[in-house]
Order: sequence, then structure tokens, then C-alpha cells
Amino acid sequence: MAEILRTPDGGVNLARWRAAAPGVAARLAGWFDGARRDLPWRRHRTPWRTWVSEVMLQQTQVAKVVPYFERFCAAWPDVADLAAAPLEPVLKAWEGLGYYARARNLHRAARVVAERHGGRVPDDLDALLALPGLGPYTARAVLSLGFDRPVAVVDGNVGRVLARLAAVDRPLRPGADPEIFRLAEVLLDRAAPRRHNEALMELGALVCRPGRPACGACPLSPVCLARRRGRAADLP
DNA sequence: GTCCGGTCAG
DNA sequence: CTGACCGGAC
Ligand code: SF4
Repeated sequence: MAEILRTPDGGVNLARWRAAAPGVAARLAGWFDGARRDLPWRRHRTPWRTWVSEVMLQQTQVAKVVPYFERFCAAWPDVADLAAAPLEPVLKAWEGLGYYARARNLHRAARVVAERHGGRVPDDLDALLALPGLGPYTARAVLSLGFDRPVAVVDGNVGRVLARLAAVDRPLRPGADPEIFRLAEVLLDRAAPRRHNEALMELGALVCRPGRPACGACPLSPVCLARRRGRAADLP
């Protein structure tokens, strides 16, 4: 039965996953409704707050980000506020988070948005990718989580979840592994993309963790190939 | 001590 | 493409 979800050459059988996608999305959504953490950027979701949170979360853990995020958004509640601010207090607010180029880029990008996008976070992938500090992951996260647009979002967590789900038994290509990205697109719930992507990321953070995945508590375990093969912990 | 992570400059 | 950026988890 496991083999039915793979092609003869061992690759991911996208056609089969396409057929399984509604069930996968429903399991994921049902779990997420009860498991989602109450985080400040979720409590009050806007494109700007999504952007700030995702940049902070790129290389910093949730628990550490929360107080920084609260202070940052209190000081600069919208992109126009940051654009109007001098750089020094922005760097000051970032102290302790590390990767200070993120703060400089965010500040520069806010000014670009003010000057070239009328002070509105653009809801366009190419425009987002052109902003400093927004790469393939963060641009898509802003689109999907901030604007609820149907785009696949694959960070390290989601890549690992999907690789296990489809038992992709090889090192993932850094950045967007093409096969994993295609799988993410096939599984995407286009009727509720924000919830779907948040749920995938939450599953990677809380259940399908790098070290010891909690398959017993996982909503996807009935359809997970790594689980079926007892390989969950040693796949990417 | 080693590894990890998105993005960017080189 | 590779290495640098930083701090935390292991
Ligand atoms: S069943 Fe286990 S390996 Fe598969 S997605 Fe869930 S936690 Fe990850």
C-alpha cells in the first residue's frame, strides 16, 4: 500500500498525493483547530505584522521572538511607521536577536514600500521578492499568511514534514527542493491557504520535530509513509 | 564543541 | 555556488 504513493522510480507520486490532498488537508485542519498556539502575530494578523514576525522567526525561536515582536510592533505598528523611523532605534530594538542585517533590511524595505508601493505591503510575489530581506520563503509566507493567498510555503520545518510524509529518502536540497515544493503545491488547500500553511508549520514545530517526531499524536500518521515504514526519525 | 537556519554578498 | 551572519539547542 505504501508503494502506491510512489512512482516506479521511487519519486513522489504527485498524482496519488493530489487525490489524497483533501483528506490530508482535513486531518491537518482538524488537528490545528485544537492545537494552534495563541501567538501575538496570529491574534492580530496583518501583512505587516506577518512580515515582521516571519523575519524575526527566520533564525530565532518562537519563545524568544514573542517579546521582541510585541515591542517592535508597539513602536512601529505599520510599515509606514518603520519607514519614517531612523535606523538606530530599530537596531536597538533588535539587540539580542542576532543577525542584525535582518533589521537593516527590514528598515530599508519599509522605506521602499513607502516610496514605491504607497505605504502598503505589496500582495505580489515579485514585488515582495524585490524587497531586501525577503527571499523565497519569507515572500511566500507574507503572501500566504498575511494575505491568505494560495501559495506554497516551504521552510525547514515544512520541508521535513513533507519529506517524511512522502518518505523522500535523500538529503533535501537546501532552499526549495523542487520535488518537495511540488508536493507542497499539490497538497495546498486552496480554499484556506493561510490555515493550511500555518498548520503545516505548527505540525513541524510541535509534532513532526527534527529529533523525535511524536507520530502517536500526529493527525497525518494514518497516511504518512515514513511512519508506515518506521523511518520517521531518520528521514530529513 | 557541532549543527542549524533564510538571505545576501562575493 | 560558498561562506558569513548570530544565538541557541544538542
Ligand atoms: S506520522 Fe510522524 S513522521 Fe509522519 S508526519 Fe506525523 S510526526 Fe511526522
